Amino acid sequence: MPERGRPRSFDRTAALRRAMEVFWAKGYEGASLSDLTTAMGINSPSLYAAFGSKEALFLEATDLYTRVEGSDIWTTLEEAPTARLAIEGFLTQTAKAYSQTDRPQGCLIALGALHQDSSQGLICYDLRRRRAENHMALKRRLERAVAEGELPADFDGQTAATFFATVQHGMSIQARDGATHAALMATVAGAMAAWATLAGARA
Amino acid sequence: MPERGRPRSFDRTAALRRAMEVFWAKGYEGASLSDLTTAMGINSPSLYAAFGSKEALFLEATDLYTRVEGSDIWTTLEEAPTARLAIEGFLTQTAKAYSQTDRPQGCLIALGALHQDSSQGLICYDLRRRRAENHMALKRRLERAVAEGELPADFDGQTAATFFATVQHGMSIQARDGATHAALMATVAGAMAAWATLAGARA
DNA sequence: TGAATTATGTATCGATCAACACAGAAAAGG
DNA sequence: CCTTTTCTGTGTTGATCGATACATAATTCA
Repeated sequence: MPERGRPRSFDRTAALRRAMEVFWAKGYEGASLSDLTTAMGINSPSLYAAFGSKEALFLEATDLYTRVEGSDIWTTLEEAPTARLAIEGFLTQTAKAYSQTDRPQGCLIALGALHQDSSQGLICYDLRRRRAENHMALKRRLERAVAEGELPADFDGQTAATFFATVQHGMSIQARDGATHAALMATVAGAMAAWATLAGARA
Repeated sequence: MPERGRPRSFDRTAALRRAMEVFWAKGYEGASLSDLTTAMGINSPSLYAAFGSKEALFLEATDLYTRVEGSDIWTTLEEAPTARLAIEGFLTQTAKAYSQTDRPQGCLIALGALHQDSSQGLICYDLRRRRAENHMALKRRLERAVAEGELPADFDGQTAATFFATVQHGMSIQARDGATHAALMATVAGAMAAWATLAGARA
């Protein structure tokens, strides 16, 4: 491997984590190079040498976010024994994660770049792709429960997945408005109140 | 009134509407003075003379948005004969408004400035206040139904209002992702599926 | 040791940001 | 008419944006 030349004097992963927090708090456009380099403790040439560009840094940061911060939420969805517990756990984990006070509130994937800036469509596209993946994960989990006979055959997994994904997105905005964990759990309660109707629906 | 001096050569209200559309599509930070003056058909000195600053222009634009674009949604909420129809109409009008293809998707109030930029806390604060007002309007409508005996006395208007407001916020992000009217209505169906449980809940 | 390679710090690039100075133009009051 | 008032277009302000040039420092390879 390329171990020649002067070694890097900072921890690349730690710096990436700091960048992730800045993007998380301020969004892609709102995070300036000055914000980033200050938080990362490096100068801009080091940032560009290590990550390439602000765009590439953001893409790496969102990848780290997905792996680290989103892990609990999505493993809960997959591993819960029933579809109902999967959705309830998914939403409960979301409420917990979004209301942590030692980090930015809400979700980087949901809030990072909502306005498609003309020049930087790539960032917007990448976040959309990630949101679409999350929607598909919900749909797959629900349709698995249909296939296993846990849910009725006419259960509309697409509609339900859209509904629960939308609730989660709304919780990001709610969290940004300073909602407490209890307030987020009120939304979870509302969403789960739909379960009985959705799971028992007949065509 | 001050009718002395050279008269304004552009329609102030029409220009404000153009500015609203730019802010709606790009957000507060994403909308540059160049974007605004181009869309409004004026030069920056005229903008500053007529509106004061970018901040003041945004505040006027959100006010116009609330009065014009939000009107249908909130009058439906107030005037529907039952609480259930009020919520259903509120969400249905939202789905219709957010998926119009001849204007930006989603809601200016929800998406206009989610990242609290250090210098411009005023914009963020104003949008938050408007979102809080919307939440209170929902809560008031539901509690009115409780007072009128339409809903059970132990109906939790606060929780339900939080839930439906959050669903609406999520629909803004969903709409920004290109969701069709039908997809938004799937979310409405999910949210209304919660109604039976919420309205019939016993402590 | 010396050549090659890579990272760092300083200093800066052109572009764009929000905002405004200034002079000329268009109206009303006298 | 002339003065006052207000608006418009040109041009520009200092600040900040993302991104680099360049010289130097620190390491490996020969």
